[in-house]
Formats: sequence, C-alpha cells, structure tokens
Amino acid sequence: MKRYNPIDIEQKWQEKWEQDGTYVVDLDDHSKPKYFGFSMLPGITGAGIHTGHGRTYQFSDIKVRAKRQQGYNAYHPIAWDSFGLPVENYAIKIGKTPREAHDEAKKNFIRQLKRLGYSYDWSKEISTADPSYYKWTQWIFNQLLKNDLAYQKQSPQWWCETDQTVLANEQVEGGRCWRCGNPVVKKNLKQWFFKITEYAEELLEATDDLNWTERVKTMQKNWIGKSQGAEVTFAVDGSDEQITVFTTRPDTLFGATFLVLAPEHELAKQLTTSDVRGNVFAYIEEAARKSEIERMNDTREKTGVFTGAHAINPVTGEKIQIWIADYALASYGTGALMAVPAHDERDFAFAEKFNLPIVNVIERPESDEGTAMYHGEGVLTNSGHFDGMRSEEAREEIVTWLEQQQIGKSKISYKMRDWLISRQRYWGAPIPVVHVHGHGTIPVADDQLPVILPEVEDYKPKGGAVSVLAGVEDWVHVWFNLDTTETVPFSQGKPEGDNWHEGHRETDTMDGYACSSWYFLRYLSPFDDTQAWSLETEKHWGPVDFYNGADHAVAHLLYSRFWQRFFYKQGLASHPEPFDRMMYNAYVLASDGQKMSKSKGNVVDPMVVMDSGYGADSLRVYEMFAAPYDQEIIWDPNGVPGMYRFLNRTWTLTQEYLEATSTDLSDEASREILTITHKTIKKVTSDIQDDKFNTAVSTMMEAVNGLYKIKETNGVSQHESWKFALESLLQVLAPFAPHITEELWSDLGHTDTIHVDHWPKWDDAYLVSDSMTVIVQVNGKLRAKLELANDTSEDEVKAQSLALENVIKFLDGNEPKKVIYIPGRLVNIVV
RNA sequence: GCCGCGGUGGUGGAAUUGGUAGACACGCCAGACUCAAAAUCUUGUGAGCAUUAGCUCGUACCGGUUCAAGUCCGGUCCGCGGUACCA
Repeated sequence: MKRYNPIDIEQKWQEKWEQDGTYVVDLDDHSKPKYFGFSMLPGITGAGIHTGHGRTYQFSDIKVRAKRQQGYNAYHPIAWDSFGLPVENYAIKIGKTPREAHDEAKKNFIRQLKRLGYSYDWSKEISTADPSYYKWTQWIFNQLLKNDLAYQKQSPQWWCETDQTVLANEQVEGGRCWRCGNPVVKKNLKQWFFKITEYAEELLEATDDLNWTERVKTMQKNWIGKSQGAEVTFAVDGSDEQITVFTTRPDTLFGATFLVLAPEHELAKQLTTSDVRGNVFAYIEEAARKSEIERMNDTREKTGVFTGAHAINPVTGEKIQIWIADYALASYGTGALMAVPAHDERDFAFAEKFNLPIVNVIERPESDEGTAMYHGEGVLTNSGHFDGMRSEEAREEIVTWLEQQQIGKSKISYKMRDWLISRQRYWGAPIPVVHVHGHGTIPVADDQLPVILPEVEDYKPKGGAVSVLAGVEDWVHVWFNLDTTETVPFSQGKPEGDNWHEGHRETDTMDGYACSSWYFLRYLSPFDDTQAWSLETEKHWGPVDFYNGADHAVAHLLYSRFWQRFFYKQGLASHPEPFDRMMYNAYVLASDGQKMSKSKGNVVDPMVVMDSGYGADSLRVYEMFAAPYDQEIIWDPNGVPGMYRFLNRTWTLTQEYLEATSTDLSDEASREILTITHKTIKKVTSDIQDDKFNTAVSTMMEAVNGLYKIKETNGVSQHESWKFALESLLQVLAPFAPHITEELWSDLGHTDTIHVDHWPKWDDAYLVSDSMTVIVQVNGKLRAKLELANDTSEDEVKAQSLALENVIKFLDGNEPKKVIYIPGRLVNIVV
C-alpha cells in the first residue's frame, strides 16, 4: 500500500499549483460570484514567521479556499508591510540598508508561506515600500490635504528617545513606545496630522453595525471615547480674560470650588501673579520634562500650584482659586476643568491635599450616606433654585441657563486625537511637500509623484528631531517650480524659465500605518500606474468579505475605516466601510504560556515542525483544531502528531478503497455510511461559514472514526457509498489540509484539482433516522433511554406510557403529578 | 478604578442557545500484531461507593427562577484582555 509521506506530496503539489496558476484570479472575470478575503499583511522582520503567525494566515486561507471550492471567484492576495521602524531597526542591527535587509527577510517569508501551502495569488504580490505603491500613498496624502484633512501643527507630542521619532497616540502603550518599550516624553514639534477627529462621530455610529469581533468594536468605541457634556466659561477676577472648561456634569456647577489648568494651558503663565511666579514656572517646566511613566509612578499623588489668580463661579458668584496641576490634560476638552471635589474623586483628592473648599451639591442615596465624596447622580442641593431637581433634569436646565447668559453651551468631547503621521526616521514614504522660501508649504502635484526616497549609506537617526533626509543635500535642497511643482537639485543651478524658487523638501516620512491603511484597495489594481485603484473593479470586489488578524485592533483598523470613509465621500470607493467581516483571532503561545519571541528562545518554528516529517497539513489542522479562533493556543508538542494520525487514517481508508476488489456492501451499512457523510458535509459547511474551525475538524474526525467502525465489520469495498463518502470527506477537508486531499483526489482518478469548484452537497433526507432516542426523566433526573420508532414521536400517549413503564421503580409507588413531553426528545415525570 | 470577556475531567476543548454534561483530541491503562521496539489496530478512562447490575455526587462559590440550569437572574471570589488623572 502507498504510504503517507507528507514531505514528498506537499512539495509536488505546491509546484503543480504554481505552474497551473490554480490560485491566480482574473479580476475582470465576473462570471462567478466574488469572494475577497485575506489576513493582515505581514510586517517584515528578520525572524520570519512562527507558528503563531501561521495560525492567523490560515484562517483566511480556509475561508477563501472553501469559497473557491464552492464556485466563487475567490481572491486571496498577499502584501508586505515593508516601511517602518521594525524594518529600519532590524537593518541597523544587521548592518545593512533597510532595502537590503527587507528584500532578504522577504525571501524567507515567501519560502515559509509557500511551504505552508496558503492559496495566495502570488502574481499580484505588493509591497508598501515599492515606489509604484507609495506613489499612491503620497497621492492619498494630497487628496487629504486638498480636503483639509491633512495639516501641520506645532504641538507637544509623544517622543521616543530610543527610536528618535514622534509617535501617534495609538502607538504609545501605557506610556511606553510600542516598538522598543521605553518610556516616551512630550516634545514640542511641528508635525503633520490627519484629521481623523472629523470622522469621530460617524466612525462611532457605524461601529455597532459592523460584523466584527465584538471585542474590537468595543475597543474602538472606547478609543473614540465620546462624552456628552458642556463648556462653561468662567470670568477671571479683575481681568478681561476668561477660562472655558469642559464638564460632563454641569449639574454640579454650584459645587465648583476651584479651577484647574493644565501646565501647557495658554493662560497658565499669564494669569500667574508676580509673588508666586518662580514657583509656578518651575512647576510648568517640571511637568513638561516628566515622562508619562514618571507621572504614573508618582502613584497619582496629586501635585499642583496656585496661580494667585481667581475666577468667578458664574452661578454662585463666589471667587474661586485658579490652580495649575498636571492632572488636567492639555489635550482633552479645553485643557481646563472646573473642580467639584464633593463629587469627583480626583478633585476630592486634590482639595484634601491643598485644603480647598468642598461643597456638597448632590444628595447621597442611602447606600452612600455619609461619604465625603459621591460621584453618582442624585437630587440637587445647595444649588439655588435648581434644588430638588434630579441630575438629568438639572443638567439640561443649567445648560439652558448658561446658554441664555452666553457663558456656556452643550458640548460633545472625544478622547480620540488627530492621527499624527510625521516620523523623523528614514525608512518611510516621504511626505510629498516642499517648503518653498517665501511661498509656504506646497504639495508636490499628483503628476510629479512619487517623491522618491533617496538611497543613502548612513540612514541611522542623528538626533535633533529631524530625519537623516535633512542631511541629503541633493535631495532636500531644491529648485521648485511653483507652476508645475517640478523639482531640480539646488546644486544644479536655477533652471531656465519662470517661477523657479529655492525650497526644502519635507524631511519627515509617513507613519507606516498610512501605507497599510489602503493596501486592500491596491490589491484590486496592483500594477496600475495610472490610478491607485480602479473604481469599477472596487465596485465589483469591494468591500473585503473576510479579514482577520491578531493585532492592531485600534490603530490600523480605525485608520483604514477613516480612509475608506473619506474615499467613499470622494466618490473613489463605493462602500463606506472597508471590511465586511473582521475576525480578530488570538495568538499561539509557546509551551511555557508566554508569547513566542526570539529573545525568550521559546519560538516554535513551523519549518522545523514540518521538516520533522509531519508536513504542513498536520500543522495546519492542529492550529485549527486546538481551540476556537478567538482563544489562545498554548503550543502542545503532542498536538501535531495527533493530527497526523487523523490524516493518516484518512489516507489508509482511501488506499484500502482503491485496493478493494469487490463492490459488496449491505444496505444497512451503506445507509450508515451515507448518513455519516451527509451529516459531516452539512456540519463542516456551516462551521466554516460560522468561523467554527475547531468543531469542523472534530466533525471530520468523527466521520473517519465512524467509517472505521463500518470498515471493521464490513470491510472497505468499491461500493458507490464508499466512493461518495471518501470524495465528500476529501472535499470538506481540502481547505484545512490542501496537500493530502489533492493527492488522494488524484489517486481516486480525478485529473482536475480538488481546490476549484468541488464542494459536496448534503441531502437532508439522509439526516432523518428511523428511530430516535427519547430520554426519560423522573423529577428532572435521567432514569432511562427509549429507542422509539420515528412515527411514534408525535404520539404523546404512547410515548408517555412507554416512558412510565420503564421508570416505574423510581416512582416509589407514587402517582405522577405531571408529565412533561417534548416530542422526540424527552419525557419528564414529576412525582 | 472603569469597560469587555471568561471560570467545564490529568490537559486542550464540545454541548443543537433551557432538555442525555464531558463530543473530538492529547495523555494514561490494557489487549492484538512483533524475537523486540516503533508504527498501526481494538478496548477502557469525571469523582466516589459497589465492581454483576447499579447508586450518589459533579460545570469556581452562595442563593434564586423552572418540570428541567454549564446555559437564565442576584450576590461573592478568581483569571484574562482593553484602557487609564479623558473632567
């Protein structure tokens, strides 16, 4: 008998698929329904992929493979996230240029991904660092700029000393850089932003309706962080200045006993009286210098300084002190807050420490009787003629009053900030603008793109908050034509003609997330050098039917939604959301329960697993079987061998069928085989549809076990039912284990591939059996099982009397008080 | 702190959404084949008491609803993820 040797057959079929272009898609072929699915693009690093990544890429492979088999024109593309810090840092480490390091690492990725048998359309592979790609990233920048969604602003931003660049809010995790893990500090720089906040409301509103993993939706909603509240303006005592604060609790306005300004607030220094000037200025500088980590390590001990100035509480008319404290954040609301110590924990702590007045304005419910601070809602007190109102009502009344006095208004705040895209690093898409002397900042016109990133020898950060591009004289210093936006190196001298001016290129590069926010659209026109993508193709293929990944729940997925919405409004795309289904899957952890990482030395290399003789299919099946997609797998060294056993049994069964000489099979056995098969087809089909890959695998295992049972008593023959069972099983197994199924499919005499247009159909008629098990309970306890003929299931009297007979001894001579009967399922006798 | 998710055998995990708890797999035990081992095949495998049936207990803990609860409700404890001085 032919033996199952994965290594031989896997390589053979991979070569064949490549030759035949089995997974190459004609994007203009609309004769079949479309299916567009893929996983988050791999970020290139030196380590290549580990078994954890493999699991992620496999989910989309199975979804797309199943659809391809079900008659869809199914497109499973692949791209490389090539720009950004990880590649540049890796290049520095190995002493090569980012381009060299990237190209080399990419080869390894391709080798691994091909070996794992993913059904990518390799003919349409793209890379974000390719000028033919980032040309269009720059083009998108221009479109955003044109529509006032890109702007430059001087402001304090997160800065990573180690990586020598600013970072977006989404890239700071717990006060640390997402790449190197070192604490970040604030640095005041002129930076480029994309105005994602303009889309805050619509992104938030659309989130609920997304068919995405709920966790990601919740994270995005929290990140956008909408708060309904009000702005209230306080007059500064003895001055024309005013301070506007944001509050979500206008109902507590009567309890506002002091104001707090963020250290960065524009009035902070100005309001400070001369007697305390030294103190206050020192505090402001200290706050600016502190990293976020340091602020957090202060265990939230409140700090602050009194400015010497006072404001007037507009409802009480009282003079209240104005303080500066770093618990007020410059970047949220107005950078100033009204402190209501009786009803806010932080204000309370601050007031206690600095001995500031505390005034109760909300009555406590009984459960909170006597507490010094109560942050809940309730009935107002000490609040003039608003006394006795409930918070909800008082909020509206007070805001209405403030509006009448023109010192306040209803206001919504969001926690989300604009997307900071400037990076002071070399390896990224240049921001396509030129600072023209005397003429401001001018974008390079669409037809002059791309602005090519120059190849340089020494690309390492030099410090000083500018990218090394600033030192590339021939690139950065240019003659710029104001009419055409053409550029010529300054050193070549001023060209002939009008309107040439001296200028300097922008030396910041774009955040890597910009490059990955639209690659799914480029998949639809990967080699088009006349447009970023074809709207017509997008109309047919969009939106993405299936997308998955184990990372970037907020940043990448929110940025992509923002851009897609922008494209949609511009008439560049026909759908407002990019991803119809986004499945957020979990990682594979190492056997020690920790994340796999090279430094910990606990990485399981898929190549090693495959080379040890098990091949790709066993590994693939294991990663699907071990747990539901959204649950982490702790790598079990015994897992893959177990799956090999299952595949080997499938193999053996098929070989025995091929070697059988008779066609004998009893009707009963035939019926049994068909029942198993139809059940399996139905369950696996719906499980794949519902992303329940683990139970899909166990269903197929049950089928093989069931067929083995029949084999045990009847043997395997060349009977039609055996053929149907094996062919069906191979077809539903094919998305999980593409190689072995292709081999056996071919052994069964097929000359075409199993992977295109082959999916079995089930017939419900086979799923109804002649008899059914009815369980009999007494007082809810299982006491007997009855095999009833199908036609008795509707006969209540008969079923009940049968049930009673069987459990009579459990009744202790009592008469049944009540009998519950669920047809075809159970009888419960209550005594 | 706040928000979200979860707690089922020795282990990973099933359970038709209120109706046979532990599917499937790993591990382990025994048997067959073998000079022997591996591989393969066949049993058994929640705990306890009886070992022929059989009975009792059992889905983190306490309580409730129901003929019936892993599933629903209230409370407690623990774990994971996100977020964090967001006014």
